Amino acid sequence: MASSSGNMNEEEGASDNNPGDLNKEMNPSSSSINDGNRGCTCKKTQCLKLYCKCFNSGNFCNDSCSCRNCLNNEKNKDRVEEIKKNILWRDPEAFESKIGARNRTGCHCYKAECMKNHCGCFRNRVACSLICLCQGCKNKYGIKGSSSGAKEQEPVKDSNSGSKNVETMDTGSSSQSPHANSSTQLSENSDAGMDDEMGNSNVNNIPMSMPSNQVASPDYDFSVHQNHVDAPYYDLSRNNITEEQSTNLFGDQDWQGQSSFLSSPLVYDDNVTELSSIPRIQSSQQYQPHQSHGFHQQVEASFGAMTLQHPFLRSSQQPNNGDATNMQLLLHPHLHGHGPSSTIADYEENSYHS
DNA sequence: GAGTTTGAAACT
DNA sequence: CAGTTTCAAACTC
Repeated sequence: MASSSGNMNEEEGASDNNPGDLNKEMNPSSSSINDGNRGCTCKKTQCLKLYCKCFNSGNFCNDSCSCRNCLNNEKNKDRVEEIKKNILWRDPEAFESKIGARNRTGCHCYKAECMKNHCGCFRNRVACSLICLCQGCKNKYGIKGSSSGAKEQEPVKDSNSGSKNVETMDTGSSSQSPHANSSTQLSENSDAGMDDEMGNSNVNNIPMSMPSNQVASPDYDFSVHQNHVDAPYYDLSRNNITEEQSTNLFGDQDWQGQSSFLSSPLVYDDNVTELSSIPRIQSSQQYQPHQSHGFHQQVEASFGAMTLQHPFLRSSQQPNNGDATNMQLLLHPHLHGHGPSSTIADYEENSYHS
């Protein structure tokens, strides 16, 4: 992008790049989490920090951005990648999409009552959970600490997505919405999520009747927090995951063993209105294990020993140009054991299957 | 469009 | 790691 300063080593700030000059076509959907197609408006960070919604979401800035001195563009790709790498080193989940999954750390709202878009949970239309530190939570998608989860599932009005609204993820299967279903099941078992004496996580409480093409959101720590079961399920079909893949990755064994989840970064993305814009699984990639904070620790805490016996399927949103083939799935190694990294191939070769 | 509010990211 | 500062999005007027 940045037309002007072609040299990414140029001192940032020196340039007066207009992101719009670059990447206009690069990534038509490089919008933020949910604000339609508006780009970022960064002024000080050169769009190289997570403050920048484009950068944050793994996209280059584009024509719709009104940022200044932007370096988050194709032209500075190497630099962007380097910075990303650094950020990922600090926090491997940093670029994990916040779409379709609440912020990893939950929200911390103390004024907006989780009823405004300031709230990451509200913005992403998910219930607040016990990991949220919000005060006076009134999140209409579900307040934290609520045993019944979402207060109400009133249709989300979304001017952008229309019928592609996330609500379509719902099983729709009559009264058997995943929400109600899981909620019911777990509420009947107050020990949900607690490891039993065998060290097995009590995740079998996951409703096994859930549609085969759906999988619970990984960021929902339903094994610990009952209200999390109100999380919508990911709809694998929306990610072009074949049934076969789905079976491989999320077969019954996994459901019961609780090893793998799919983290879909786009499932709640209002901007995704066409299948073609949904990334496909293309390849696997090694990923450096980490010990830092983040989801893995939650998972470890949630599923205890079981988690450690299996790889963990994650996804990583790559900068893309609208081409739906850039998605890569990462099989994260669990925190301990099984070597440094895993790939989908490893997984499919069955190394981790039961 | 300017100014304010808000909460997350970054920093100390 | 808790507290503070910085930042940009969301919001209000």
